[in-house]
Amino acid sequence: MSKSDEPRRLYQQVADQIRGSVQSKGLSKGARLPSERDLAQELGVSRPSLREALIALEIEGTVEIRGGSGIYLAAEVPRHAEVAHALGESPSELMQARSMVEGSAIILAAGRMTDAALAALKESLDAMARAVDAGRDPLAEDKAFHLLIAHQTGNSVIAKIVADLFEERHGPLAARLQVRSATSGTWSQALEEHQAILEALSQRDPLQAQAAMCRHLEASRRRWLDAQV
Amino acid sequence: MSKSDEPRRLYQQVADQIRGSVQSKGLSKGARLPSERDLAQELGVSRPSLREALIALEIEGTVEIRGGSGIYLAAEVPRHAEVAHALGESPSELMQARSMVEGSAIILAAGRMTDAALAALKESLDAMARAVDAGRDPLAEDKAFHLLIAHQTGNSVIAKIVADLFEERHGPLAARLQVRSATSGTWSQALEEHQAILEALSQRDPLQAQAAMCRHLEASRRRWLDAQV
DNA sequence: AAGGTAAAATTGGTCAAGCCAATTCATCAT
DNA sequence: ATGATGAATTGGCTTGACCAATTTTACCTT
Repeated sequence: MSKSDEPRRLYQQVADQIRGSVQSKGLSKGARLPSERDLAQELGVSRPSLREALIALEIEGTVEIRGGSGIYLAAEVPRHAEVAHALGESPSELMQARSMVEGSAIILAAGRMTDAALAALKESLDAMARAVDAGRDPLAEDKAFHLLIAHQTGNSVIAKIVADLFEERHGPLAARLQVRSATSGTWSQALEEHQAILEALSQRDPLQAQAAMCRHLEASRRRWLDAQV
Repeated sequence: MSKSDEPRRLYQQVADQIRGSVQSKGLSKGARLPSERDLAQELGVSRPSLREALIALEIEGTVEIRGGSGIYLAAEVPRHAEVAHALGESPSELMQARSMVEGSAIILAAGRMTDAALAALKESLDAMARAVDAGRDPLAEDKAFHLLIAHQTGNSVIAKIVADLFEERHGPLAARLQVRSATSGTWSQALEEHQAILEALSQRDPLQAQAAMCRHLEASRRRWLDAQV
């Protein structure tokens, strides 16, 4: 689910416009928006539709509606860079989710890391290095590395989440954006980051491992996004 | 405890009724609800109002609306593999995963929590209290609470993970063991834990919120396991 | 009888106009 | 000034209608 739906529901579009408008006009917390009637006319939609958008924004926590009084901004609206996300997934969201999940998982894993598991990770890393050298796309090896760590949590549910999130990158979500630069340069950089992760895990240092993992995923996100125009 | 409030917005009441009705009738995932027109008449409200309730339920993840077709209980694609069920997946693992994911998510959410979002959470909590008082199983309200928090991260991927993990509890894994754990006693305890979470969120205290969430999920796990002897 | 296609019925999507109730605000009497 | 009062404003909700997508039905072709 969730790709570029052409005709999104009207209330979502309207909610988007309101978010954008609010942000571009630099309205701050507590500011009062125009009345429902005015907003509806301004955005060129009917009042019921405008109303549906407001309910969405209210649930979302962007807006507060006081009956008989008016519509007020709840608090700071400025989301970082993801203005265009609304209800749709985005690569940034995906990578943020991975960072959160894998960043937590690796802490668990670090505490349970066995020598055998470390050896397996090392082997996986070597395989990835060979793939890069051979000019092959080390995607499978990349996945294996992340899954091995996830499995070390000893929790199959977590492992499944990590696997699903990894797959998501190749699902319908990014299908259209898949202009990826599979240059050996980006892969060798990813390889180095994996090495840093393994290093931290070898020392059974959970925090350092987490930091390394998050750095890796962040860099990965950047590589992914920069690859497309 | 029946501290009901005075004038709740209509769409919230309607959403409540739908949640309750759906659950008391034992409708399962993917089930199709009556048409908007029928539902509206059945509940004694106008179609626009019914519509607003549906939007709330849609955002909440309870319902999926397919234009021209109908209103369906959110089924969602069963991900890639239910296979993980067979091997070693246990309630403990599930709850550990939830603790990890939701424990991280709530930190994100705490930093973005608006007054309106807090109000929505409060509303959800009240709805849950009413359900408990009425002797109904407040499962839908429980889910709504967790999803609202997840939604507050602003990351739809994270929201989806939380929703999936929540649903997992009712998969084939625990289907037959779910008999006795639904006493009003255990639910009112869960309610208190939710209250603690909301309290921490009100104070925008990420760490305390995380602690409260993890305590809740841990207690939830214990209740779940103890119920099936 | 089987299959496919077009029309009809169903359903969500949206709009228009209006009435009610709560809130706000200007006005006026004190 | 001050406080009460009534008009304007604003959200809350309803009725009724039309459009577009989907689903179902009926009919025609093979």
